[in-house]
Amino acid sequence: MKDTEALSRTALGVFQLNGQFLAASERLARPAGLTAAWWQVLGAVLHEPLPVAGIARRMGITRQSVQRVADRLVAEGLAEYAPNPAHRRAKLVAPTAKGRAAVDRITPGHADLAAQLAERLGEAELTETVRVLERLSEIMHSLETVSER
Amino acid sequence: MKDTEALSRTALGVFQLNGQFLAASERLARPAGLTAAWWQVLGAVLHEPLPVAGIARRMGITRQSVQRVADRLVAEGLAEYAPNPAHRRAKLVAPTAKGRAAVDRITPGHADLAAQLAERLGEAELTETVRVLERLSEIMHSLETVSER
DNA sequence: GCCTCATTGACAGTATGCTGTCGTATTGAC
DNA sequence: GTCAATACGACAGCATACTGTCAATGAGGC
Repeated sequence: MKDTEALSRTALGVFQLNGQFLAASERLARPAGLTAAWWQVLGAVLHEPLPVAGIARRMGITRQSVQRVADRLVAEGLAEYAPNPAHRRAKLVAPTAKGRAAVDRITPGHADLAAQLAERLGEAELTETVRVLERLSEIMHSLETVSER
Repeated sequence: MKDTEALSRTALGVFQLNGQFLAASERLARPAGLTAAWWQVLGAVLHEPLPVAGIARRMGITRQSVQRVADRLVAEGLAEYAPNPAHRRAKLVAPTAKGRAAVDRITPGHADLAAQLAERLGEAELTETVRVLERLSEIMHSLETVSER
């Protein structure tokens, strides 16, 4: 396979998978009154409240995107801004009881999907998939930083 | 690894990669005056003109998204609508000379990136990556159609 | 302690994708 | 040949991501 063809097919596969996982996440989250993005942000602060910029770093997207979702979550009563002892401006995003309850309602469906995926792929291939994705992401990150300089 | 963890890491990896490949595509396309989406649509009709709905099917996204990009491409003189002998309404999207030239200007950068990726990953791992991505997408597609019914 | 610089949130603007609805063209069953 | 179902484009509205800019906050060098 030529390198350019490999890159094209890799990118195409990633774009396609992005759409598929996004759609799957929306399907899982909708019954709980969440969107995929809301779920993801809430999930990021379930165990420890984080400032908006911190969430963004962890998710690998921009602060601004997270900010809009966080504001929306607070407006819907699913999360709240808590004072940050370490930084007066950077308030901490923390889930409310309602927010936790919403996430909890998604968990069974999430487990179902995970089980189906594991069944179709098999244990070894599933592990291999995770490995390949994380390795590729690592490489892409290193290529980005190279071309930035 | 628990199945739910594998699914979460898989989805996270896919979302992250989507951002990375999108950013890489934008970087490649920008000097040629294209965006990633414009490049992708133009690329789809380089060898054979297609109606908007046909492009959408091939790319795995909705007609509406492609329609907006196609209208924009025509407005910019990068593509044109040609009569479709088989369907009066569904005009064919075809690249103009300017559109072809723009895509041609991206090709070297694309090849460079492909070479870098191949160098970092190695031939075997690159092939494996393509295989894993396409297999995963196939599985996700089969799961979607199952849960639709 | 002071000043510079990075971090952070706020606000504005844009691109891309989605859903939903409508009217028209084409296709297929009969 | 007729009519219902499907495919297609047009238009509207929304969610998510991005970039760019600004002011406020905090951290570190001096």
